[in-house]
Amino acid sequence: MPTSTQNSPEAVPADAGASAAFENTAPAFSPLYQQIKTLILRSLQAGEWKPGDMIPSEFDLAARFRVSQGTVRKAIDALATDNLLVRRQGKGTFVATHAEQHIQYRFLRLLPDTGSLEEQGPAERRIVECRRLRAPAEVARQLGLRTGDAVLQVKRVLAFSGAPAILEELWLPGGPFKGLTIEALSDDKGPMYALFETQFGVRMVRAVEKIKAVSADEDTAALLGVAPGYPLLSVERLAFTYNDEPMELRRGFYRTDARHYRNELS
Amino acid sequence: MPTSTQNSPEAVPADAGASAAFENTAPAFSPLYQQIKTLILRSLQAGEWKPGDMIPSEFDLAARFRVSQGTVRKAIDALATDNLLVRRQGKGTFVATHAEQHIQYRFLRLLPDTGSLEEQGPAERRIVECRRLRAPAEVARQLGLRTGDAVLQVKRVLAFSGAPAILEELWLPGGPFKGLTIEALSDDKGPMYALFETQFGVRMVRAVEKIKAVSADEDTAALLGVAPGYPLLSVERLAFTYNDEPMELRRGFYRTDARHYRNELS
DNA sequence: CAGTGGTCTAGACCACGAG
DNA sequence: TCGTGGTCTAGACCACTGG
Repeated sequence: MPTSTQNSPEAVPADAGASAAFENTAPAFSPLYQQIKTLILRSLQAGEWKPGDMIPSEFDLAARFRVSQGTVRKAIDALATDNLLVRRQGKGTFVATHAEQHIQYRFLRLLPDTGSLEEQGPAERRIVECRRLRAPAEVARQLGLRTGDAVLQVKRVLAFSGAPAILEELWLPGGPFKGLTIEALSDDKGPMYALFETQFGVRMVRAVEKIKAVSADEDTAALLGVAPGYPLLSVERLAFTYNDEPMELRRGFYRTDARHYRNELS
Repeated sequence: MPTSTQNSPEAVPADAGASAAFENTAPAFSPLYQQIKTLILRSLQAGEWKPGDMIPSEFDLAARFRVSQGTVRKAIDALATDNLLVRRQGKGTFVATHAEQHIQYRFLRLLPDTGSLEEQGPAERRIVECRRLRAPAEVARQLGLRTGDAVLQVKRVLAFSGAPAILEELWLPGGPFKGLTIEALSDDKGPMYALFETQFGVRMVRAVEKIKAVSADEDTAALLGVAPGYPLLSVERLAFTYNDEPMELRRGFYRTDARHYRNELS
């Protein structure tokens, strides 16, 4: 039945026997592997497998979805290029995670002008502020909330070898991040996104950044150790979980005297 | 024989009969589809098929390389995700091109803050300068030339609806671009990379950008219609042809008052 | 050694585009 | 109607990892 030509989207049963009613009007054709991809995605969202876990083998999934191994493979391939899964030959396929993934700061594109990331050493983090407040209109709009909904605001400075490099301000929806405290943030080692995963079950999947050049205002200048008016990179990031649900709005000011934002185009 | 397990890299004959000496030491294993990908890439570099051309069908290539259609397919898939080929169902597979590709400015990430690209209208281009000179050390280094080698320098301003937005300065290696004149550049409609393709057979394949925030100096400020000291995005782009050969160094200053540099992370 | 992902094949059939 | 790319299958074998 999966062999059927009349594939209506989402017609593949996850587990049960075979009997998907034929749609006589099937304008939207969706390939099987796409449907399988969606089903796997659902399991990921539902938390059936947690970040870092190994998912069932291709053959197991093929049996479960009643399709061939090759079809499951195409679905997993797609999820792997989306960075949701990671394949490891000889071991298995794993749910991607921000933790234990040696590349710290997966979304940070700021690199030292000279020298490597390693010799730069780890970032020193200082939380400047962390409070609960009602979402301003613009923040609410971008996070898909209503104006006045509860949000968390976090402000912090990142420094390398004692030299401040980034000042950033985050807004997080109050619901999913209920219970996040300044202590948890301060005590934490490792990427913030890793903490979001382990403590709140929120996994960031992709993000969009809008970059501008701005002049430092007085407060920002003071925190970054530059003169007011100093040119800074303004990086506004909206990060999404599964299903393109916005989960974090972040506005960063980057010093770019000894560092640059690197981007690859193709 | 392509079925052989003892695949030594590059061992697949393009056309001739079968007789690849078995390497008894074969530490580097390269899958067949990778080798096919390399062979297709060579044909692209050699100009066997020009930008915009349709390449032979998957079955034809499979016959030519003595492998199955599925293997050719994987090779083409890889080249397509690298943006070197474009598949069009029902028509064929084509060599990617910067021309006739409705997205003008494939590498330009500057978008209007409000409204769409369409309502912004086409960019107005004004060549400020175009001259031949000896490469400064830094330019030579990045382009893989020797200091003092001939390079072309072009300086131009891009404006939208009469408002200047970008000032950029380009360096091109003198050899491949012999004969490029200010007239050709000024007369040209369409993306500069399209002109490079059609007139010089140089196709840009990927690029790396380094972005910083800077203050406008007097000259730059005047050309962009802002006050000196105004914060600008400095975008340094190194663009590559096939084989990761650097072919263009470009330094742009972007006004970001009504526009932003957009980047997608995943 | 067994179990996992990775490669390759051969063949069937579908969707799309153009004559 | 034909030729192209797109999907799906079934099965064989290889490469890597770990017990």
